[in-house]
Amino acid sequence: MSSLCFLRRMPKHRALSENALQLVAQRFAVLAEPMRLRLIQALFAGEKNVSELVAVTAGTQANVSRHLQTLTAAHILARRKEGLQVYYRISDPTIPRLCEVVCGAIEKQLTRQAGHFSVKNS
Amino acid sequence: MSSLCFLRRMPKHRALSENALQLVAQRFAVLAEPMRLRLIQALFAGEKNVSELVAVTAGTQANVSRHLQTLTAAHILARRKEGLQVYYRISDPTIPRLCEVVCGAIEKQLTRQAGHFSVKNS
DNA sequence: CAACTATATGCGTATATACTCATATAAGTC
DNA sequence: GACTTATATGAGTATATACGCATATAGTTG
Repeated sequence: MSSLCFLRRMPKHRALSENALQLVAQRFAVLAEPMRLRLIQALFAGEKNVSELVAVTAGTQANVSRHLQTLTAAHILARRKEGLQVYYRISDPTIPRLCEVVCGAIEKQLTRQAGHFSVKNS
Repeated sequence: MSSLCFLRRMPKHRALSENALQLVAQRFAVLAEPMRLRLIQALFAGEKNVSELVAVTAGTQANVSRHLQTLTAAHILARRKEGLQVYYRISDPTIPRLCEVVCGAIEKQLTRQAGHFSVKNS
């Protein structure tokens, strides 16, 4: 319920929050792979099983499965078994906002950079 | 000004946005190092020069400098030279929000996990 | 210019991890 | 049980990168 960010509180002791920094870094690291972002992107449209995700992302089954494990371990996705298939879905409601914020920042950067080249819209 | 996220638009062609995914992943990767998060955290309080940052983060000068280059290249920080010193500051206004969102998500996760152990507040 | 200080960078090493291939597990059908 | 399909995982390899050490660059002072 608290909206406090323990990255920013912490009066004097920096060492104490080293743990928290690790966790934050880990979370960013999970999101720092294009393939995992593709999976997340695909799941924005709703729950999908592994085969569907393999098809959509054009990756190998082994690799997709591994990335799904990583995302699930980070509590970003959740699993649901239904017979032979396993369905994955986004379980962390902050993920869409996170993507929006990052995409917005990148867009602004690119727009600014584009300006430096007096770009024409192709 | 646009609030559109090109991660989510794009009708059928997935390949076209592969570029965008790379950029987003790179940005997350920059934020995926505890040392860089420490630097960002230190700069929340305001502009600091390299020596100050070395002192605050307890890192080596070489390492701090390198991370500052990385963050600057990603347009997250900006540099300002003043005599011999170089002052760094946070130049991307989305960074605080980003940290808040991630910290919030982690807090919620930890709280939930803590519940599983019927935790007592120490 | 010489000496000094603050910051940046080249290079080597260690570590992490993404990927592939092969194989294991799990669950359904005959 | 034998066979098939969907998903997960062990092992090996290649690549990226964080760090330390030494040194280079930039700017200041004498």
